[in-house]
Amino acid sequence: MRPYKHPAADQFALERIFQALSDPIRLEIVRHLDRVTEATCGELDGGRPKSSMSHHFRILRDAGLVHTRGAGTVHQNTLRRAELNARFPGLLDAILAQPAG
Amino acid sequence: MRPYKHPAADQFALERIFQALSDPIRLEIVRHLDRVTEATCGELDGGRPKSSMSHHFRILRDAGLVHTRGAGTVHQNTLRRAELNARFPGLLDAILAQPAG
DNA sequence: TCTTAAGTTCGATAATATTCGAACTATCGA
DNA sequence: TCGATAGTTCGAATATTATCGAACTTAAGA
Repeated sequence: MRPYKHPAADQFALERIFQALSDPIRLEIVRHLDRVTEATCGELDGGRPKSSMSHHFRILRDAGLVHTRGAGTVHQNTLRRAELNARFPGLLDAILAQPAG
Repeated sequence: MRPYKHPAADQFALERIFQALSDPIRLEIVRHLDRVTEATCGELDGGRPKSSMSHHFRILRDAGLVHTRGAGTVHQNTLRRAELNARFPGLLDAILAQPAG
């Protein structure tokens, strides 16, 4: 399992983050990760095919929202909370304060 | 000039807002409106065709970000600051705190 | 009333994104 | 070493968005 490419915090772009969050599936993933400290891709697929989920996770990674770490045969995902808060103070809180509707 | 349809604050959807802000032109419009209290469409076109700009303004309106008011032969646009702050506290500040890059 | 200016609406075309099956890689356990 | 499991990558089909010219509408001013 080769390591994922995660952008450095100073390469985060607001537009890319918004683009990532404009999809309901991805927004739901982010909300879920906010509640659970970490989760595997499989825990978050909602019955969707793995290739679709892999696509969504890649977009979340590329935007800098999510960090994925291989742990054995599983991949653990976490929100990049600290870096996001440092780079865009208040943004994550404003997003996650919302109920899931 | 028939009145525009602006969504009520309780109909704002985070995903729609993100989708609206994921385009660099629209993000720039919002940033500009943050600085100038109000502006016409023409002031913000950056040389682009009117039909393209009209499209972008409609998306910003539909998302609830921008209010457009006909004033004579011109259309004045404003950020829906108060309503956005009430509905998504901190979101607008977090976005606009960012430098334009 | 004629003209001009500001936007909108309507197509059509081009560019992006999403979805998902199939084949592939890596890791664990038996 | 042989599955089995978790995800990735590829490719193709579909759907959504963006762009822009042309025709239209409204309001203001000469």
